[in-house]
Amino acid sequence: MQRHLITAAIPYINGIKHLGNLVGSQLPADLYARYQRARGNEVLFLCATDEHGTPAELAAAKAGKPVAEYCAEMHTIQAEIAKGFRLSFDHFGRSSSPQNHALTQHFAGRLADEGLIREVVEKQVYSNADGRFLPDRYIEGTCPNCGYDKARGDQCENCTKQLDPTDLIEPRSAVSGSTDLEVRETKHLYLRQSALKDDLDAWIDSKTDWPILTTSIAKKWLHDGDGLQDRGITRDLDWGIPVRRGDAEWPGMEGKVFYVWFDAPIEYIACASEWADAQGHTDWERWWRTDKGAEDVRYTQFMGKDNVPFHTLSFPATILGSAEPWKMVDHLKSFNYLNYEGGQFSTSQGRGVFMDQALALLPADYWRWWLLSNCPETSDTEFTWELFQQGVNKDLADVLGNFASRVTKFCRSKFGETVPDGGTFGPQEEELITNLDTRIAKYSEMMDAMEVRKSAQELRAIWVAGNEYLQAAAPWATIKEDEAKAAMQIRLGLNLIALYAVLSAPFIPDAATRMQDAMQPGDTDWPTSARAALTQLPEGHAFTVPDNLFAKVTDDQREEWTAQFSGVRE
RNA sequence: GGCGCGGUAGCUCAGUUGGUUAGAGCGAUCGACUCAUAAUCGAUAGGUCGGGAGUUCAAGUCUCCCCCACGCCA
Repeated sequence: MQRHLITAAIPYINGIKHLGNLVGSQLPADLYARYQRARGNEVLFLCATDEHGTPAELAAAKAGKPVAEYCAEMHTIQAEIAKGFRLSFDHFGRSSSPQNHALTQHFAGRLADEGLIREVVEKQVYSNADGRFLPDRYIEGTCPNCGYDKARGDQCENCTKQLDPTDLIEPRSAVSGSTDLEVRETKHLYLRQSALKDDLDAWIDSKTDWPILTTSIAKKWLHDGDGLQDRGITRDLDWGIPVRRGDAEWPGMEGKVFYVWFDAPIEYIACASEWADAQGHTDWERWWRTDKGAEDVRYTQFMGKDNVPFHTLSFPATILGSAEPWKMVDHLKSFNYLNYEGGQFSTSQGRGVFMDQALALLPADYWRWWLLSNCPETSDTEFTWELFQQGVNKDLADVLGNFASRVTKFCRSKFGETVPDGGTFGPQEEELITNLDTRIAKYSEMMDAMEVRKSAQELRAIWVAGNEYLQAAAPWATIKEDEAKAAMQIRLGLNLIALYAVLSAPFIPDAATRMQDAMQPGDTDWPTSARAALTQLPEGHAFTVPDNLFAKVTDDQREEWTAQFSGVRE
């Protein structure tokens, strides 16, 4: 039995994510987790909310709530939506957890002990009215280059010129609009990533099976310009993990917190600790410490391409730098972007379909199937309502749903709601078995390789194989000449439904459950032989005719939704 | 501006280290069937693989230039 540690990129707390975010990490991670569990492997599938940082503080302020309260509420909302999409996390944690506080402080202490932390005194803009330091992008003013009056302190959106906050003419706080700003000196900790560059480089080089997208991004950051730069890991904020050196105070760093990018990936580890606590045991290091049982763990991360630098460089730098035997990622599956009706999905602009909205329209399976079977694996891909409608109607309603419907209803009308007996397999059935054995092997191979779209293609082909068989066998014609043969044919059809339930479960778990409820198979293990799978329902076994598994998306719905989601949210 | 990923049938996408007549699904057209959610099954049509030059016996696949779209620039 293999052991799989699987993490999906942790979503930021300040709002509900859109379908592009979902398909880029959580959904394919869930597909893989469900598949590995179905294969009988041990799986720990973790995700969490990323809760620290200025955007969270500002979102809380906008909502008129204390930031801790705001984060707690948003975490609950995101957890509910995750459940709605049937994301089968073993634990959905929080980067603000006590476990992550302790672990983040531990890592910082270790890095300092290894000589990989340096202290830097730098100048930052302080807003007296807001009573806080302002990150560069929260300072607005007039661009000295083009005169645009809403340029941000890091860059002018109008002329794209890189800026320093002190370049701005008439700078003001983007938080309060106050112009009562001053430049203050403040001390911060920097992680000496540059010292780890060669180690990281060698580590990336050893990952020959990673997607090109992943390694090319990592290599670019390692070698571009002056190479990998040291990064600040602390901030002058209230909301975050207090800077401590392990268990000890960090002199001179009082009142400061770790920067969100530093503590967020550590939550992948802390989340396992949270999971163990929630399970009532302490046995989580066997997933994360190679000296404590994680030697045989295979660790896979899922994320969108924008997250690749953090997962290939920043987080590994933290782990390598600690000089402790933490588990490093084995495979990193990254995704491109999903576009929406010719443009981008955008959280900030409220463009596209958000996770809560999607679930209000249709059950999770519709979204899971379409998004996974069209996921942006090798290039950006396009979501349009027309493509969505065509895809789910054809694949789910017509090919799979209708198959279950025609088989069960035909059986009910001719033989009743029990598996009919009589007849034996002939050439057509043998051909189907051979075909299915090949296709199931291919499907499993693609799932093992995390080839999401190709897996979906194979699964669909397996569904189609059932219709092909039925069309050729034509039990509705056979029954007029040879009732026993028709019984055998439809018995095979009923077994196919039970087989489809098992094979389809990673993609469409709810429909799979309904197929199983209808067929009541004794065995729901992953099939090793099509012949065994297609003879498992005993003759005389009772079943029920399920309601249609999938209703079609109508043209009226499509038009309504296209219009409803043409603008921006809120 | 620099860098990165792409530009393959009407649409969405596959095309391994260059090698026989470039593939899939959808959509379209025609046919078969009538058990089923007017579903299914079969067949057909559709591409000078963004443009140009080059390397090679052979290029969607390598090199160079150009055009277009998208992304990143700590």
